[in-house]
Amino acid sequence: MAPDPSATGTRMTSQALGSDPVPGSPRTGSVMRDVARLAGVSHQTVSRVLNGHPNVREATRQRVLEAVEALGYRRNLAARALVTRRTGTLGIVGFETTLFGPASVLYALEDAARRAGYFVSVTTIRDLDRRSILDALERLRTQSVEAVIALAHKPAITAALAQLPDAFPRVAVGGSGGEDTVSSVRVDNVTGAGLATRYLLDLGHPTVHHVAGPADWPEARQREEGWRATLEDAGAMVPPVRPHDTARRAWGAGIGYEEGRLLAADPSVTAVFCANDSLALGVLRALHEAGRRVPDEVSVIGFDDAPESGYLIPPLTTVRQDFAALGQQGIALLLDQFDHSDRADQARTPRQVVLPPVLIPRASTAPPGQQPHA
Amino acid sequence: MAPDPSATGTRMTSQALGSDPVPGSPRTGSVMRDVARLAGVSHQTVSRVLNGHPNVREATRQRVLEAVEALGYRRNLAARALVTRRTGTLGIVGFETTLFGPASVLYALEDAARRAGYFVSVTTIRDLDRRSILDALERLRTQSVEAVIALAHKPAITAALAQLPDAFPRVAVGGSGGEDTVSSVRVDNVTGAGLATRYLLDLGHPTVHHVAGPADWPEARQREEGWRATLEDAGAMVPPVRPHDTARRAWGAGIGYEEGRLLAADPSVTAVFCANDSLALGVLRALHEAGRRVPDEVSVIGFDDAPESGYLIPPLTTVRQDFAALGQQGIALLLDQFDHSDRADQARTPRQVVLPPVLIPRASTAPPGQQPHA
DNA sequence: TCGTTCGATGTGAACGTTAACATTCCCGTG
DNA sequence: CACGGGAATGTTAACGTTCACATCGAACGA
Repeated sequence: MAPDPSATGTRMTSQALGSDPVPGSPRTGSVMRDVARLAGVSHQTVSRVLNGHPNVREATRQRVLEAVEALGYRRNLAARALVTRRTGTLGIVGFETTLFGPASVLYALEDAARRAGYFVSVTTIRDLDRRSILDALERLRTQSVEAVIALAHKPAITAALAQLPDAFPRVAVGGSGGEDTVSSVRVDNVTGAGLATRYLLDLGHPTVHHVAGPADWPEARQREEGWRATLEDAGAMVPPVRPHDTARRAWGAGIGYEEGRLLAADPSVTAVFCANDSLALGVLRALHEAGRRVPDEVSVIGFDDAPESGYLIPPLTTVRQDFAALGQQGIALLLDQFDHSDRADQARTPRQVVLPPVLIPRASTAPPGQQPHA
Repeated sequence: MAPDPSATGTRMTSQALGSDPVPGSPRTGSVMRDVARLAGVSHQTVSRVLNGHPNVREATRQRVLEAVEALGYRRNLAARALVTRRTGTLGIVGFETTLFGPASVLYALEDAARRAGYFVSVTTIRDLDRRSILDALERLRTQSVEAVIALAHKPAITAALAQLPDAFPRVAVGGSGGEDTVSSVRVDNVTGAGLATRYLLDLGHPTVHHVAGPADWPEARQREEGWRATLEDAGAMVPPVRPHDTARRAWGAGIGYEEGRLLAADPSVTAVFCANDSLALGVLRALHEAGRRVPDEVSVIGFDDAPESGYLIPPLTTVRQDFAALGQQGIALLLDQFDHSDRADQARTPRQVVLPPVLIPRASTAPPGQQPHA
C-alpha cells in the first residue's frame, strides 16, 4: 500500500484520505431531509429542533424527534463543521504519556473536555526536534481543532505553542511556566521542593542531598531550585548535584539506583530529596543493598505520589501533585479564552495558574540517627 | 440492514457546537480557489496536485505547490470529509488509562495510527454501566470515525463493540478475547501465568500461591486459570484464592499488601504468583514487614514488567507483556479490515491475534529454603 | 493527411448542514 | 376591519472539497 503519494515535505501529507488505500464506505444511513420527510416538515425545521432553537411548536418538535429516533438519524459533523466553521474538537499534544504523571493529566484533560462538550483529538510527540513538534501542531490544525492543549514538559513545546497565530486558543499544561507568552497551568515545583526540603531540615537533618531529574525538563530544574533555595535560606550546606542528560530514562528508577549507590557510599548522607518517586524508588533499593536503613540512617523523599509509593519499602514520603486538577484547570483556562475571544482586549493576555503541591509524610523519613522501630 | 444499538437518550446531546456558548471564528485563511487563482489554474487542478493525481504537468504542479506555500494554504478536512465520506479518523475507547499497561497501549495505538496516516480521537470510559459505554461509542460515531479500537479489558466493552453495525470496522485490544465476534489482539495470559508458575515449580517449590486481580477482568481470570492449570498438571496442591470484587484499586498495591499479610502469616507459603506487578509490590512490602525474606524464604513473581519492577527490593521476576506490540497489532488488524471491506466474503470473520508473554527472571525468585546471599 | 486516443485541464454538480431571508398565519390593536 | 408584528415554518444559498464529465491539444498510427 502506498504510504504517501503527495510531494512536498510534511505539509500536505496525504492522510488516510489518500484515494488509493482504503475503500470503505460508511453507508451513511439517513440525512436530514429523510427525517424531514418522515416528520412532514422541512429540513430546516429538523435543524432547528436538533439545535434547540426556540421557535418550534412543541407538537412539531415531538414529531421530528420521533422521526429522528425511528431512522436512527445522526447529524453529519463534517457538513456541520463546514458551514459553522466549528468542529467542536480540541487538540491535545501528548508527551511521554506512558509516565504516570502525563498519563493522569491526559486522562483528566479528556474528561474535562468531554464534560465541556468537546471532542478530543490526540497526537503524541516522540522526538523533541523542532520538526516533529511542529508536525504535531500541523496535524492538529489540519483537523481544524478549535484549540490546542499541550503537555508542555519541555520548553520547545511551549515555544512552539507560542508561535501559533495570535487568535488561536492554546494552553500549556505542566512543565515550564516561565513563558509569559502562553496561558499555562502547572504545579508549583519550587514550593513543592521547598516543602520536602524544609520537612527534612525540620526533622533535624544538617542538610539534604538531591537526586535531580533530567536537566532539560523545567520541572526538574525548578525542583532543584526549590531545594537549593531552601537549603540556602536555612544556611545549610548545598551538596553537589549530578546532572543527567535527557537520556530516555532520566526520570526512571535506573538513574535513581545509580545515584543511590553513590549516596549510599557517602556516610555523611542522611537525607535525600528525589525529583520524583521513580528516582526515589531506585535510591531506596540502592540504600537497601548497601545496608543503609531507611529511614533510620537515611531519609528519602520523592515527588508525585504515584499510586504505588505508599507501598514501597518503606512507604515513601513524597510531594503530591494533583494531576487531575492540572487537566481540569487546563480546560477551564481554554474555555475562558473562548469566552473572551470576541473582546480581544485582554483576552490575549496569557493567564498562569499555579497549583499548590502537598507534602504526604510517610515512613521513609525520620530524624537523623534514629533507632529502628519496626 | 444495520441494526442500531442506540435506542436510549443521550442521542443528540448538543456538542460544543451548540449555538450559544462559544463565539470564536477561526478566520479561515485561504481556500482552494485562492490557490488556483494565484497559480493560474482551476481549483480542480489544485485538488489534483494535492491529492497526487498522475495527470498533472510537472510545471503546473510546481506552480500550484508554490501558491500553496505562499498562501499557507491548508485543506479543509470537513469539506473533504463531506464529499469523500471519509474522515481519516480512528476512534479509540480508553479505559483505566492511567494504569501503566493501558497507557502504554494507548500510546502505541496513537503512534501506529499516525504512521498509517490516521487521526485519532480518544474518549475514555469512566463507569462501566452499559450506558456510558454506549455513550462513548455514540460520541465516536457522531464524529464519523472510520473505525473503533477499544481497550477492551472488560467484557462489557467487547460486547458493546460486537453490537456495532456489521460493516463497521472494529478491534478489541487487550482483555478478554473469548469473544469470537470481534477481531482482537491480546496477550496470552494463560500461557504467561503458566510460565511463571512452572518457573517456580521448577525451582523446587512444592506449590505456588496466587494473588488474583479483580475477578471481573478476564485478564485476571485467565492468569488465575493458567496458574491453576499448571499446578494441576504438575500434580501440585492448588491453594485457595481470595477473590476481589472490582473495587477501584483491585489491581493496586494496596490489595497486594493486604493479601501479602495473610500469606506472610502462613509459614507454608514459599512462592507467590501475583496477577500484576503492583500487587507483587504490595506483597513484597507485606513480606518484608513480616520479616519473611524474599527470595530466601518466599519467592514472588509478578506480571507486566512495569518500568520500576527491576528496581524493587528485591528486583521483581515478572512476565513481560509487549504493550507496544499490542497497539501496533491492533492497528494492523484494523487496516486489514479496511483492505478487505470490499470483498465482504471473509472480511467479516473476526481475527484473533495472541501475543506471547516472556518471563523475565530477576532476584525475587529462588529455590525454596535458600540461604541469604546478599 | 486525417481521424483516434490519451494527457492535461476546466466546468458543473454534488456532499449535508446551517444562515439568511421569505412566507404564512394568527393575534391584538387602533 | 385593516394593519403591524411576531411566532412558526419554508426556500434558497452558501460552506470548500472531490467526482463525473466535457473540452482542448498534441502525438500517433494508418
